[in-house]
Order: sequence, then structure tokens, then C-alpha cells
Amino acid sequence: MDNRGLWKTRVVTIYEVAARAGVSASTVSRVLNGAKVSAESERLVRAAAEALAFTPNRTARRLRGHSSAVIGLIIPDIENPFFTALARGVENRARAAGYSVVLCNTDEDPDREATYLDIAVAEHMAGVILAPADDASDVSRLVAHSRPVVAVDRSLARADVDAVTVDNRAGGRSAAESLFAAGYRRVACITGPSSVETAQLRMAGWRQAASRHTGSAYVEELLRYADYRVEGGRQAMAELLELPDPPDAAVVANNLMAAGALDALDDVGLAPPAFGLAVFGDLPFASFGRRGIRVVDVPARELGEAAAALLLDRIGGDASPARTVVLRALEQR
Amino acid sequence: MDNRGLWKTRVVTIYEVAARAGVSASTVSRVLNGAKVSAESERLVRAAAEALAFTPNRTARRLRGHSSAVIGLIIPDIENPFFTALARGVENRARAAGYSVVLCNTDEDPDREATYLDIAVAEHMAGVILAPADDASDVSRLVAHSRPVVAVDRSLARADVDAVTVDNRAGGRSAAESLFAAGYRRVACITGPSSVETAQLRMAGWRQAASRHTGSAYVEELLRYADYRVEGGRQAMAELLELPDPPDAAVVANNLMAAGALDALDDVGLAPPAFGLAVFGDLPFASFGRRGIRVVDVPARELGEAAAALLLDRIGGDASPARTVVLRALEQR
DNA sequence: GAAGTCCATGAAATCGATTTCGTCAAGGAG
DNA sequence: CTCCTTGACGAAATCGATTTCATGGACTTC
Repeated sequence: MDNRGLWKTRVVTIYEVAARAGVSASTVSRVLNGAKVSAESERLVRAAAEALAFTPNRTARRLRGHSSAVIGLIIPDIENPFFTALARGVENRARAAGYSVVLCNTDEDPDREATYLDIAVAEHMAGVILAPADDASDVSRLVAHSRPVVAVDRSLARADVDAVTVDNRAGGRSAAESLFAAGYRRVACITGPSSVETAQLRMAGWRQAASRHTGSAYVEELLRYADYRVEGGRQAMAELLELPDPPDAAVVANNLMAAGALDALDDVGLAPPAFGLAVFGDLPFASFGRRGIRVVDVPARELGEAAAALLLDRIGGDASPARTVVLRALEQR
Repeated sequence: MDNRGLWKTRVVTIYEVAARAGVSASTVSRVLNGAKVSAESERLVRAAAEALAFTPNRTARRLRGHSSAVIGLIIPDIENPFFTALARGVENRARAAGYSVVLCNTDEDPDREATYLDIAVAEHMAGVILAPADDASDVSRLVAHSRPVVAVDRSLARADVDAVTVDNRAGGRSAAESLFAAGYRRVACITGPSSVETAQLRMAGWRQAASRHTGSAYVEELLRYADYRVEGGRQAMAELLELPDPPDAAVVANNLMAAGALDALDDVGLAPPAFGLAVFGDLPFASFGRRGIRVVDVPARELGEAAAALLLDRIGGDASPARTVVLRALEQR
């Protein structure tokens, strides 16, 4: 049947090192793990290990009951700078504690996510930080194996696990309010997929502010659901601009869609601040073009750091009830 | 000493499944691996496995001699869209062949790179695709364990391994030539660290064109080495603009530095096409601001796909001599 | 009905490092 | 000089799944 992974290789074992050093395997193991051995044995073992280019086989080591010093970080879109910044935060914290981080990209696909979650269990990773693809993500496998999990960015409705999120509703409200305060009259909203929690909350914040200023009747026509991607943002903005009574400003729920929206604006000769724009998350590599854009600072790196800190606690044995950490996300400029 | 990874967990073993199903462990294993068993046994085993939420322990499975269906992708900067696009390419190809991909970020740090290479060996990954942090990257561990490695973006001087690169020199030349052809007279160059191959080659291409048009004497003062990051690009461009006889155009060796350079230009009220700019690699999320910029298309995704294809060949047992695939990189617009 | 096949299945060996347990010798106390 | 402690270290069990090998029963075949 399937013959993947048959790359059998000749590896140097601890027994060969032991033989060459003239000691037992136990002694080699002790040297490797810093247990008490005579200086002479230690010297012999190290010399033999060096000579044979011996690398202990982690697979075997782990089988004896330990988990690896690797943390899995599962994100929905590796090409989104928000998630890479988050990854950076996780890495900083994890590395400081001696853990390595491996990234898995699900492309917003629940199947891929499930695969990676299985891998995390099967590989005995020390823990997993998950930015869920959608709100149906199933972490029961992890939980069943009592492996620590922390949800980040979006929370997991189904499961009772730690989570780190930002205050999306307040962010949305503050973004909209700041546009009204600056004098814009018709503030639209381009948000993400309706199945995604952050998209709903950011939109809800906007709606709260907008219905107060504009009157509820007009609000709905200024709302567009898109896909959190560049193309979706472009499309949504193009549609809004073709309304009989088009908006003069918009809250955009993530950075990628904002890039698309800016493109669409540019197509009709508009740009901030002539058209007001408030965006969730920084637009990387574009500081030159973003003058006049209001940015709701989504502290991606801090999110990652907080998630890693929580996870490390759990790995360390903390068994207290699940916590949710909410970071602030307020309009900045 | 170190008590990391002591998260001992209670796992359901194949023996418990066997006991519950009233068969032996061997039979359970056979069911799991599709070997011949009676329909009745199969039914019993599946029911028991289901009931106990049994997940086979990959660690144990692998110990028996197999490697995992996981490919490691080691990149120097996860926040650089070039590498994330490359990752996307690798993933596409790998997933199609049934492999999962885990990403490791070295932050251009050789130590971190070494750690991840060790992990790849120790975790018995099926193979590794490496975008080397610098030209001294040491893959001997992998080679010693005869685990397939493919270098991507930059080649490995020391080791005899497969590589996929782009024709950087030709790209640099073409970028510079196109600026001269458009009428710019003094074309500067902002390139990456001198220890990085791509930086040297891109610069070499520019130099070739520039010394022909400008005369060798003037070329060197228009060359700046930076760090492949935004801030470095900004700084380098700022310096160039303060020259007594400043350039009127520049070739910038990667996308991040270009963002910085655009910023620096903007600070003095310049922008393309008043100041000519040719950049290696796309500026993502900035299409609205990049009108007039010439882009040397570095086919990141294709690079990843080609690397994955090569690696999969090797994993499949191909033992032919090391190959180097060179993709084209020419000025586009 | 005896001899030979085939097949499902279980017992046990195996992968490589860790860890428990017991041994043996050196050193200290009485 | 004997008894006990202490410490280094080797033999063997262990982790969980795979795989080889042996066994016993069902089924053919002459």
C-alpha cells in the first residue's frame, strides 16, 4: 500500500557509543542527561560520542514517557502579517523558556487544521497554540490526551480551554467613533466571514456606533461581509462606492482587506484622508502609503506572547480552570 | 535539572484496545495498517478503538524504523512575504503528495538554524527544505543521517545538496538596464548583507550594467549594503539621497528594504516614477502605492514548488547526483 | 481418511533511550 | 576487624506499535 516514509537510515545508537567507550548504555545515558558519573567515564563517553557523531534519537527518548520541547503553533494564514507577527511573539516567549516552535498553516481549512492537531498529539508536542480556522474547531483530541492548548485571536466556543483575544467589539466601536468624530458622516464597514468570531465582533462594535450616528435604517446597506483577503476587500469597497449614496469613510476589519480597499479607492481617484479609513491591524511595508489611515492597533506580537506564557504555565503543570485573557485594541492614530 | 517536557499523559495503548476487543495487539495493529484480518475481528477492533478514542502513538510507530510524513521547512524570516509565499509553494506540492509541512523560523540566526536542523534529524522528518541563514549553514548532520535536504533561494557552498535558486545576477542586470533604458542616469543599488549570496549576485548584476552606463569610477559610491530589512532600506536610501550628487534611481535587492526606501523617499517628497525604483520581489499589500515601481519578479511560490518536487524525489529514493535548478528572475514592469 | 494448503491469529522480539534495581567496592564509624 | 553507608555502574525492564514466527483450525485433494 502506501510506502511513504520508508526512508530507513542507519543510525548510531547509544550501545555503539557504550561499546566504544567501554561502558554500559546506562552510563552513556547518564552522561547525556547529566546524572552522576565518574570524570573518567564521562570523558570516555564524550570522546566516543564525538567520534561516532552520535545524536540521541528523540523518538526513542520520547517513547519513554516524555513529551518533546516543541510547541506547535497552528495558524489559518501564513501570508497574513498579523499571524506572522503573532508567531514572532510566541517564538520569543517560547525560546526564552527553551522550547522550539513549529508553525503549521491551515489555510482556513478545518481539515488541514484537524490533520495538524492530530500530528501535534501524535508527535507528543509539549503543547499547542491554535488560531482557530472557524468556530467549530475540534480540540477534543488534545484535551483527551490532556495536552495543553491555548486558543489565540479567536476563542473556542465548544471547548473549555485557555484563550487570548483582543477586545474586538470595543475596537470596532472606537474605530467607527473616531471616524465620526473626525467629521465623516457615512461610515461603512467591511468585515470578515460571518462564521468568524472576530469578524462578527468588530462589525458589532461598528454597528453600535454607526446606528447611533447614522440611524439604524441606513446602517445595513453600508455593511459588507468579505473574506479577510485582499481581493475581497477590493470587491467590497468597489460595491460600496457604487451605492447611490456612497459612504465617505469605512471601518475595515483586517489589514489584507484594507489593502484591497485602498486599491479600489485608488481606482476612482480617492485616498485617505479624503475618504476616511480605519483599519484593524497594521499595514506592513506600506507606511509610505498609509498616511491619513486610522489604525486600530491589534497587538499581534503581544497576543502571541500572552498565549505562549499561558501555555508554558500549563505545560509546567498549572491545572487551574481555563482562563481568557483579553487585550485591548483601540484606535491609535 | 531541567524538568521540561515532563507532561506525562495517560494514553490509550493498542493493548487496551486489544483487551476490549478480545483479540491480541497484533490483530489491532493489522486492522490499523490494513493487513488481512477477519471481518469480525475488524469490526470488534474498530468498535473498541472508537470507544476508547484510541490514537496510535506515532512516536512508538516511528521507532520501529519509519520516518514521519512531515517535511521541515526552515526559513530565515517568517515576517518576509517572500518566504511565506515560498512556504505556500512548498505546502501545495507536499500536501498533494500526502505530506504535512512544518515551518521553522531562524530569524537569520545560525544557532537557531542548527537547533532546527537537529530537531529535523531527531524527529525523523522525511526531509528538509532549507533557506540558509548564511553561506556557512551546516547540514552535515542531515547528510550523515542520509536524510534528504534541498537548499532554496540560496545555495550551500559547503555541501553537495540539491538547490533551487533564481538567476539573481541576470535579474539585477535586467533591473538596472531597464532603469537606464527609461532614461534614469545615476542608478544606485541597495543590497543585502555581504555574507548572503543573493545579495552579492543581485548587486553584481547591477554593477555590470551600471559600470557600463555610468563608468566604473562612479559606481561604488552608489552602492549600499544593508540588512534586507525595512529599517536598513530606509537608512540606506536616506544616505544615498544626501550624497553631493545623489542618484535618480535605485535597484533594491528585496521587498522589505524597498518599503523602507520608499519611506525615505517620501520623507523628501519623492516617489516613483520621479525617482526610479526597481525592486526584487513583489511588495505585498501595497499595490495601491507602487505605481511606477519596477518589479523583478522573484517567483517565490514556484521556488517552493520546485524545491518540494526535488525533495519528494529524494524521499522517494532518487539517488542521482545533486542538482541545481535555476529559475528566471526578470524585470517585469 | 490421510496429507498438504492456506489463513487468521497470538506470542514474542524489536526499535533506541531511559530508569529501576541490584551489585560491588571503597570509605567511615564503632 | 566488622558493619553500614555511599557511590558508580551494569543488567534488565520499560515505553507502544510493528513484525516475524509459530500454531491451530478449516479446507482441499487424492
